[in-house]
Amino acid sequence: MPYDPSAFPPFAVTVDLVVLTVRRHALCALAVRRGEPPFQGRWALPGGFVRADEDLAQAAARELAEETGLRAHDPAVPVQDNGAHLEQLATYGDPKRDPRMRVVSVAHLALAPDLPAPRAGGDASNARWAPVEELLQQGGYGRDGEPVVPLAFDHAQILSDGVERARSKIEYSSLATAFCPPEFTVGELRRVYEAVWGVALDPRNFHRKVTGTPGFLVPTGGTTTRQGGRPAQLFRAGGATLLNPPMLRPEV
Amino acid sequence: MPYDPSAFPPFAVTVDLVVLTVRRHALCALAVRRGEPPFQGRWALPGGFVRADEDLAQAAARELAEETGLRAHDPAVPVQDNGAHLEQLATYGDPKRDPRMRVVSVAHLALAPDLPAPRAGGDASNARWAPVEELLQQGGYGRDGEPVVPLAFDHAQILSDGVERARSKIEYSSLATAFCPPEFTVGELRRVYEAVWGVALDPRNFHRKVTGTPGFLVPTGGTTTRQGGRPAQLFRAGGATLLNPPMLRPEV
DNA sequence: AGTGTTTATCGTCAGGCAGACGACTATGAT
DNA sequence: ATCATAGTCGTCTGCCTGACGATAAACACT
Repeated sequence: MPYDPSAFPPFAVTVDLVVLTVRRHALCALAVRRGEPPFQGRWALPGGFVRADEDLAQAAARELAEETGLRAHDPAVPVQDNGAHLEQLATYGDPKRDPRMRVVSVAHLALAPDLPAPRAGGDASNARWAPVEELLQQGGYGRDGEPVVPLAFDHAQILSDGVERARSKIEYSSLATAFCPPEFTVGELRRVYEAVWGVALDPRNFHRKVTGTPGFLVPTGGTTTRQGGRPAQLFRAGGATLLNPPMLRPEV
Repeated sequence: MPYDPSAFPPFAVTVDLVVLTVRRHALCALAVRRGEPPFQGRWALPGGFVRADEDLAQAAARELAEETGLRAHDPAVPVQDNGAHLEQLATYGDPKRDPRMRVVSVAHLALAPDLPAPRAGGDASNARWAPVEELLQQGGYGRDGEPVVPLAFDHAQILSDGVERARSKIEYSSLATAFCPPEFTVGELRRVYEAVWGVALDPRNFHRKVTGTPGFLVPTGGTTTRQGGRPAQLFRAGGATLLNPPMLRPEV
């Protein structure tokens, strides 16, 4: 196969972001409203073109910063700053996924603590955190009584894949701590698991499990009562990235 | 961000394949020799351009058929034919990964039984199965005394990621059966795990585990003695894709 | 001050699974 | 016949998990 520069079709390459966070006991994703056709006015995942001199991860980190102000947590830097976790998710390249032209989108998954408020070009009405079930639900009516409009393009598929990745990855990695602030309690971490998996977990067994898994959590010495009740010990994420043995997601 | 068709840089999009098989107790990958610059004469992963009207998975399946004659096993078709398992791996888009132009490569992972002989354009000397440690080793000299030449482009990274994916995925899925012929024995399946993980497994515990995992294996009723020793029961892959509980890879 | 509520944390117990390993079976090779 | 090879069935012990009782330390009432 000789390399004739005119022998291959040109593609547009974009990055799309599945940005997940946990708010009010629910797993939420960042959605932005489209300002132009196609799918004008519909909600979509944030994203944009990859620039000529950019790596894919750089492009994703840039888009993440533009949309949320979050700095991406560089996996090469072991320091746990307040940056978000960012990883490549999958690539979507159906010839008809964008009606205008051939676009290949490299989707990325970002996990962030609750804190940041969305900002899309400074216009808050064009960006929001929405529960993923709401964004993924098909047909019917939302909580506000409005009919549910599906996400633009194939973004429902991308979001679904991102959520599934997050759900499975917190089983065997310490990724759930990416949803937490730098210091957090065991109960806060448990509520992350409960929100992402959509289940209730036994606080006693959960406490035993996470504090007994080497490298998962390191106590900071401090305590907090911000959740009410008895003061809870504060922890930071330990160095371990792979949990052994893994957390077990309850069946069915 | 308005959609100006001239506002984005054009990319070439390719698919690269990590085709793995188990031969002679070793995990092997398909490598092809490059006929043109850059990296002329070096070994590389098979791959090629995505065509204008092709989905990414279609392009990968087409390349796989061209290089090996294997039909891809469509995940939508639950029938277990003798096609290979094929899944998307990751996408590589460093601006400098190809010195000629901006190329984004969507790597795919394929798993195949031992049977097929490589064929790259009918020329056997330009395609071979090589043990992955040999392809990934840096510096030094190979078994033939020749100095080790690394794979072209970033293909060592891609191969490494593909091998890691395979190693982890046979833990919690029935993917290891993709390395086996349609009918196989417990011992043959065990040798797959041993080759992919590079460890020795206890035959008795392995037998208990795989035959006790619901949906993993279904007996065909036949037996074989092709491995020597006492005749072994033959099995086909069961319907289960996710193993619960998973196979456990020995530590360290 | 006492009582209730909330959350955190420690303990106990039974069942299940995994690793280590002994024993037996059924074939082919010498 | 004997050996080598590979497959299959059991046993035992330790660890982990799920279910759940009990205690601890805060706050909000009254």
